[in-house]
Amino acid sequence: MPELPEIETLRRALEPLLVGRRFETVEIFDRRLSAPAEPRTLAGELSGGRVQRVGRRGKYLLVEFDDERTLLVHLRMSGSLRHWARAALPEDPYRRALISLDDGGMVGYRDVRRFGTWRLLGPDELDGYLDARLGPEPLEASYGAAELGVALSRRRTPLKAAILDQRTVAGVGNIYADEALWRARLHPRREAAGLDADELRALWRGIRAALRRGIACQGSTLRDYAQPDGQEGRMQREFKVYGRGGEPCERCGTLIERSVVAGRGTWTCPACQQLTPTRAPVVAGRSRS
DNA sequence: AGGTGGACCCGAACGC
DNA sequence: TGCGTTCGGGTCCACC
Repeated sequence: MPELPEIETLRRALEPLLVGRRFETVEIFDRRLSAPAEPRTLAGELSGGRVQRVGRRGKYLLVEFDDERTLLVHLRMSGSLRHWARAALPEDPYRRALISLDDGGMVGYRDVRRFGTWRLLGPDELDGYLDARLGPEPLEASYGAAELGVALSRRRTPLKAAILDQRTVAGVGNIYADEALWRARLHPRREAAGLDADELRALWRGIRAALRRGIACQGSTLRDYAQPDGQEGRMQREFKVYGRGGEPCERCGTLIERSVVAGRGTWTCPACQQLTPTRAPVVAGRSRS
């Protein structure tokens, strides 16, 4: 499940491989990938383009060409990109596209479930397309808890559903939502607009910490995601709750539980993340300020 | 209008 | 063992 950390890892790896390179030929084998454009049309439009920059916005990888057009690649669930320096690429029944570069390198796009999308936009279309779908970048230095608070205000949906909404904050998916909520000690079913200032700040910190950790580990490999050289991420070893049902919470030892929130598998520590927090025990002789 | 649930897809995991 | 069924995940879209 590629989310922001996986896409950012991919971006960093592809940048030195693609910047300055020209797409010599492009083949697209799956019409779903290019839709609504025809595979042949998109492939033709991409052929000959020279890459100026490799960017990222939320879970979109942005390949910017020197004529200002941008290819938006969304891996959805099972997409991945591989690079080979020499054209000795292995057979792959799930390869959906293939790019040959002007230095002899090849880039293959693989997607078992065929949810991924490639879309080529002009400079006049790009910002509108992204801004209609995505909220702020959570790792930007300018991103603060107040901005998160505005996005959550007046929303009566469960907190986790709000975080998964890409317009609330860009790039957080099911894995990092659970990790962020555990870090913030917040129950995923809390009403999104119902957080106090301390809780909001904890959530803001939790989201950023979980994403940063993911990037530091070069993402998480569960089934399909891998880096362009085929190397797997390491973040899955560091999950605090995701997929860890029945294992002890590292903070308190309580067993992690699985439930369904917003239609998604959801893992929480039932002690650390309570829907109606029990009052902190009063210590005899003094009260908390 | 915001929230919810189904559709898309297909391998893996599960149940009998 | 082998078969059929269910599940999951991000996003869009129809529906309430």
